[in-house]
Parts: sequence; C-alpha cells; structure tokens
Amino acid sequence: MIVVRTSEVAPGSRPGGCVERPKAVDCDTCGARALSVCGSVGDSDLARLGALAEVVTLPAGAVLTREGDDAPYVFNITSGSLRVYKLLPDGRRQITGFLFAGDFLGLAISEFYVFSAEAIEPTTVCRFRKGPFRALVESSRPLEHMLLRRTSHELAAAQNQMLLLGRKTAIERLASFLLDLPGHDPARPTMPGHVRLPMRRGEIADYLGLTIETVSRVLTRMKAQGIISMPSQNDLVVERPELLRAHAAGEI
Amino acid sequence: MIVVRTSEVAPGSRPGGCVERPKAVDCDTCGARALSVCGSVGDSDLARLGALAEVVTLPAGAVLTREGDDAPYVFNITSGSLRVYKLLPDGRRQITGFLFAGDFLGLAISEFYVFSAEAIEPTTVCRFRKGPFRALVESSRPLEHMLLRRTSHELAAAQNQMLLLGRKTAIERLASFLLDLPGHDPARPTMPGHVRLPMRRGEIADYLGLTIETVSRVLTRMKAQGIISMPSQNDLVVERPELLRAHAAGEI
DNA sequence: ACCGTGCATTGATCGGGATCAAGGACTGCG
DNA sequence: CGCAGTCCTTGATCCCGATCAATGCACGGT
Repeated sequence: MIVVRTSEVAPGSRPGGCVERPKAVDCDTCGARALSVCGSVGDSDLARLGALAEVVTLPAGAVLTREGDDAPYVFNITSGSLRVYKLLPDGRRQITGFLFAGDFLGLAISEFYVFSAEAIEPTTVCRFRKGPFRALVESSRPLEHMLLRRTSHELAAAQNQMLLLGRKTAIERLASFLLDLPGHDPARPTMPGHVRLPMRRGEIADYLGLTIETVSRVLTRMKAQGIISMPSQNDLVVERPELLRAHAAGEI
Repeated sequence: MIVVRTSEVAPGSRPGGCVERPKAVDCDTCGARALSVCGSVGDSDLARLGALAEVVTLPAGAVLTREGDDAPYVFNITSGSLRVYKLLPDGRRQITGFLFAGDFLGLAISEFYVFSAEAIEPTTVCRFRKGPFRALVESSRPLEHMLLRRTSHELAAAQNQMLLLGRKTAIERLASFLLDLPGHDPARPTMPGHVRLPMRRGEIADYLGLTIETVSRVLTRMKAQGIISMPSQNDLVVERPELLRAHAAGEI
C-alpha cells in the first residue's frame, strides 16, 4: 500500500463542474474537422453527424468522464486539451493519454467509462449520444473504417507507451514525451522545435510513471546540457533534436 | 545506457527458423473458430477466409514477425501461445502481450511490423496475406465490425497495462498478471483456479517491467503467504483468489 | 506594495527493485 | 546413471528514482 499526496490527484478537478452549453453545430466552419474523424465522411454523413453533435464548452479542470460511471457519450475534441487517466483506490494515477484538437474519445467503447477525462485548459468538444452514434457508424462504412484506423493507431501508440513505462529510464521517458507532443510537424507554421506544455509537471509525471520532482530534475538536466530551453514554464524549445531522439531511442 | 544480459533477449529464438507448412484449411473443424474473428462471419465469408488462409506450424522459439520488417501477413492463432514484444537498441525488451488460441495478430496494421512475435511453445497460426485480407474486410461488414470490437478491447487492455507498468508495485503486477491469464473463467471444465504458465520467468518479467529475480521472489512470497501454490514450475493454483484480487487492485 | 496561494525547483535521505553472485532443480542425452 | 545445459531460486549489495523537506517564483487579490 502506497500513500499518495492528495494534492496530486486530479488537482484542478471540480466534480460535476462540467459546464455544458449545447449549441447548434456548424461542421463546415469547424477548425478541427480536417484533423478528426469528421474529415473522413462525405457531405450527407457529415450532416447527420452534425445533427447528432452537441458542442460542450469546458473550463480548465472540468470533468468530462469519470471511470466507472455510466457511459452515454463519445466525444470529439475541437479545441484545447484533455487528460485521460485511471486511478488506483489509494489515489495513484496513471494518465494514459493527452488528447488535443481532432482526437476522438470513446474508442474503447463499453457500457461504462473505463477512464476518467478532464480538461487541462479551456476546451471544447463535440458530444454524441452513444446509441445514435453507433447507429450512424453502422450505416457509414467510411466512418467505421476511420474509427478502425484510429483505434489501430492508438493501439500502436499504447504499445510504445508500454515500452516506455516498462523499460525506459527517466531521461528516455522525458525525451520520448517531448518528441511525441504536437509541434514537431514541419507542416505547421509555428516556430520549429517549439512545444507547448499545457499540462502541469504532475500530469507529465503521472503520464510517464515518474514523480513531479524527477520530471523537474530531468528537465533541469536537459537545460544544462543544452538539449532544450524553456522560455517559460509552459513553453519549451528543442535546441538539439538529434540528441533528444537519441535519448528517446535509448541510444545514449 | 543500460546493459542487458544477452541471454534474456529472445532466448529461444532462431532467426528465420520459422517452419512453414502451408496446408489446406478446414475452418469447419477448427477448434479456435468459436474464439476468433472467424466465428463472427457467415458461411460465405468463412469460405473466402478459409481460401485465403495458410496454416503455419511453429516450433517453440520460432520467429513469426520481426519489428521493422516488411509486413506481408496478419495472423490468427489456432493453438499454442506467442510472445509479442518491442526492443530497445541495447536489448531491453518489453513484452506487450501474450497471445493464445483465438487471438488475432496484426490489428495495428502498418506497412512494417511494429512488434516482434515468437512462439513460446509449439504453436499453429492461420496466416493471411495483408492485401487480400484487407479486401475481404472491405467487403465483409461483420468482419470489420468484429475487428473494431477486438481492437477496442485490446486498447482498453493496453490502458490497464499502462496503469500496471506506471504505478503498480511488484506484487500488484504479479497479482494482476495471474488474474488476467486464461484459466479463471468458470465456464471451462478445468480445475478451478488452475493456471498454466507456458512462458518463462524472464518473459513474465519483461511483460511486467520487472526482472527475473523479482518475479521469482514475489512468487515465493505469495507461496509463503498461501495465496498461490505451484505444483510445478509451469503450473500454478490460486488458493486465495480474493487476496490476489485485492493485491491486483492495490488494496493491500 | 504586500501577502497568500499554488506550482516548480532544489537538496537530503530513503527504499524497492535492479544488479551481482552463488547455488539448486529440472530435463534431455550420451 | 551421470553429466551438461538451462532455468529458477536465494542471498548480498547497489542505485535510480521516490520521498521528505525547504525554498523559489509567478500571479492575483486587496
């Protein structure tokens, strides 16, 4: 039995504090469409999707799902970011993933949520009732195909995370994490190597199977070695991507 | 950088030693059919599946796939067991799963294998060329549906394994592992609580993110506490399932 | 400007599991 | 049967990351 500092458990969460403002949905102007499952369906199916969708606006810390609760919805993130996690009875937390605009939540469909999900920052999601959504999936071949593709990719990512959690050292975990974050694709018009860290140290720690202190120490060490720099606590610049990649692969 | 005892890396593997004996396939008499994706398709699709299938017989230690290799096949296990794993360059190994009769390998489909897979004991699999298999999936709605269901379940299992690897203690990991192994469903006519361990200690260790020594010590401790008994090295009886469950959940 | 609060960093110490190192047990084979 | 090879168990010691404990820092409220 391991006692966990209670402040680490879902720090900003306010049970039931999820502010919901269902609005009319306009998929045509949705910035996340190209990134999400919605981008794979034709016009008629998109109209049906839009008819099913409710836009929900979440303030930072709002609870979207709670592990074990009845699961009436699946979600598509349109902006912001979420933490998805599982808890042990004594409060130990494993964050299984961070979700960003375009990501889909609810692939591991079951009668009950098998994870909790909370907004890290102000976030908007499209919410679908599971029943009608399933019916739409039944009738839309491209949508089901896209879901299978996405689920397969998530599974592959999960297997990489198992390698990380089971066998990598602290610095290798951080290096892998920083490379996986959005912000490395050269297609984007942002500063190259610039990575935004919307989550706190405690969330990084719970994602990587480490503690806050170790995360902080490793980041400090990386700064000292010139591998990264941090303009602010939540912004990071990869100065030596090749070193980061070598660490991530366990080659150093 | 961490040096790994080379004997731990794929101990019994013989590169290229996969003995292949393609035979005519008779799905009707296949004992694994009820357990596998094949069980979900109608007679006509089953006939097409059977036409695509090649039965491959693997001796213990044979290599089925190698991470990074070109991936022409997907597989369905009909008997025996496999280890599926990923390696770091220095030989550290993370086993992402053990597969048994009825399990499907190749859900995380890509152009290249993203994992290695080897037979733990004498094993038979049905092998399908990826292209024709995909075409069949395209044309069979129930098959695609079944694949999505299976992939979703695997994803949920992977998330549980992340919790295990990131946050559970050694005894909690072993307890969870023993409960997840086949042999606990009351439907089966075997001795209740009896579990077969076809894999070696080193494989259990690499699955749970531990070392051989720790696995051995924890099993010894569990025996001393009367939670389990071990008639032989590869056979285990759960004497106190409620204690095992409490440990697995992290409640002790 | 001054706190108060929450998060991040840094330092000192601890401990669970890794590593190092023998033994012991099982299995197949001459 | 004896022997070799392989795997498993057990003991001694070590070390990476956890834990305990301040301190630093940014921001918001008054």
